[in-house]
Amino acid sequence: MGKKKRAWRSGCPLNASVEILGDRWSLLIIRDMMLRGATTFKDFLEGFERIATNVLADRLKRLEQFGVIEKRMDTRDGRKTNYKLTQKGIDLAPVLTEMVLWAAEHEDTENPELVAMMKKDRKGFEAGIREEWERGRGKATMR
Amino acid sequence: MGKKKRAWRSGCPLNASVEILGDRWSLLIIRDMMLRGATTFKDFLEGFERIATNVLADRLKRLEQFGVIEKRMDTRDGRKTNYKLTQKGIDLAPVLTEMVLWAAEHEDTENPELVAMMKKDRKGFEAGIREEWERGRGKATMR
DNA sequence: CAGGATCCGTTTCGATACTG
DNA sequence: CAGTATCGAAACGGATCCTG
Repeated sequence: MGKKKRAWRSGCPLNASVEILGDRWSLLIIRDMMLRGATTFKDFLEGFERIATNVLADRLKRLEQFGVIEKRMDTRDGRKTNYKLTQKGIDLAPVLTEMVLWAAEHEDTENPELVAMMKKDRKGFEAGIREEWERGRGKATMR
Repeated sequence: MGKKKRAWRSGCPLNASVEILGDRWSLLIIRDMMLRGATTFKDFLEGFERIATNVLADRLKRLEQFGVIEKRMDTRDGRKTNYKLTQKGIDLAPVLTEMVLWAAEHEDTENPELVAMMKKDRKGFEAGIREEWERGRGKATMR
């Protein structure tokens, strides 16, 4: 079938971001990796209010294709797969921070501790995420 | 606990942002208002690669309901309606900037002048947007 | 003509059942 | 555990039509 690709990426660089992140789940997946250290399919399923398994599988595949995350088989347990943020993925931390701060300013939101931490020491907060990521396997629950 | 069908807004404040902005068009509409001074239905139609009119109408309605934009009738020309960013809307400028910079860093993007300007003087860039917006408040058209 | 609303075929989503 | 398969529901895109 003729798959006519739309010219999403033309014009402003924002288009690329929207193409990659412009849906209901992608950013939430990335958030769960950054803040909760989610790495497995099951982690994500439990983290959300029921994302459908097929949609999750599709989003993970997409994010991998875009180079935002990478997939690795667990060397010990073949049943487990580990999803990890790439450099490109971890670089989304500032985007996430801005979105959270915006929502906190203008919407009724939960988790005021997280927001307070971001506001108080934003750079430190982002540095912490990056550090955690560099340690690789860290499963710290920052939430 | 009474679990709603989709508790989008529970948990991290990011959920609210994703609910409001997590689709293919909303952020692009906001970008066109910020960067191009788009205010009319027609402006948006021309700005994109053919967004369907029903989808555009729906997104404008949604954004208005969320308080991100507001709709006003043109006092001079009754045929025209003007869409303007609210304070809440203009406060999205940092989110936009981060997304553009992220894409510029990791994707092939166009409009390097814009990116360069953002990088060089980010705060100034955002201040310029805000200033433009304040000048446009109350006026019928911005350009 | 500007700003939509309506109809309609196509695509994607969401929920659940099922499988390696 | 980590996904597919399936199917009805919702959203999308395009064209057209309507209204002031």
